[in-house]
Amino acid sequence: MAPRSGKGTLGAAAEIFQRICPGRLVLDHVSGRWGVPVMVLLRQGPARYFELREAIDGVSEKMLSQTLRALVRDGIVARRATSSIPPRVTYELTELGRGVAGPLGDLLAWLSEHQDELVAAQRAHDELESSASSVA
Amino acid sequence: MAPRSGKGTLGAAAEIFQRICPGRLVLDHVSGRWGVPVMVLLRQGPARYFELREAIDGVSEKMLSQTLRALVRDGIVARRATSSIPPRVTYELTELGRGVAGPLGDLLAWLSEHQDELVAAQRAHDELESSASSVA
DNA sequence: CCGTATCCTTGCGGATACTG
DNA sequence: CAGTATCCGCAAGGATACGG
Repeated sequence: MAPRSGKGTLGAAAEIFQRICPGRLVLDHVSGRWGVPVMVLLRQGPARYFELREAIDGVSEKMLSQTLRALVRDGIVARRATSSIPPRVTYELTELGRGVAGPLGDLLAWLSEHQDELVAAQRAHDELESSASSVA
Repeated sequence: MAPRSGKGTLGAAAEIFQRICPGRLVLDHVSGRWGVPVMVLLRQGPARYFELREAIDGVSEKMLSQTLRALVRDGIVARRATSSIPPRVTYELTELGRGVAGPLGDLLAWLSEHQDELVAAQRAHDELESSASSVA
């Protein structure tokens, strides 16, 4: 079984089965298409708006703003702006943000380490499937 | 930067900035609306189709099947079926699945532990925002 | 530069009906 | 019991244009 705590293995995560729970609120941002790239990028240090836009392939300005605002609202990212012209806005992880970036980074690291197995599993499964149709 | 993986470094996650990468393939399933509940539930042990459907509040049969098939294809979940009537199909985590469930569980646990701070941050932010409009 | 507002397409996801 | 197939609503998300 799970190498974690024996009995309440599920424990703290139990509430995720409800349709709405506080964890969901953030998890939805964390797990959104762009939340992860933004956070990972900001782990390296503060970045300006256009830097994020350039670095994250395929993100639109709308999505970037939206993602940024959500993360700021969650207290995960801090926004610092000069009220002058030209505007200079930098984003960085808050303490809370660095906190979530840890477990998130671990998950990403695991995916990276095991991506070969995952892709292999997919290929194996796909081949089984196509051979299954030729069995008849 | 240090390409070393593990806690605290960006390292291996660099490829997520590309629009498509192997990690994405699974991350998209992991981060989908139903992937997490399914995996968390299966951490407790094997479960049958209808058990999952009952346990996961709000999931439709379509979404459950879809999620399950995706996870099976990823090699994260194993499907075991009796070819008789009535059909009896059980799903369980594979070795790979238990592997990803670890980091994922840690992330969930972190969210659980810090959800108060996150909600507090959201409320603080919302209040700042509403007071800002009344400053004038 | 740093966004926001608008339009429009895409496809996720729910409900239902049907098959093995 | 365990799915699959179909239809459809709706909201996320991309492209573009414009404001501060």
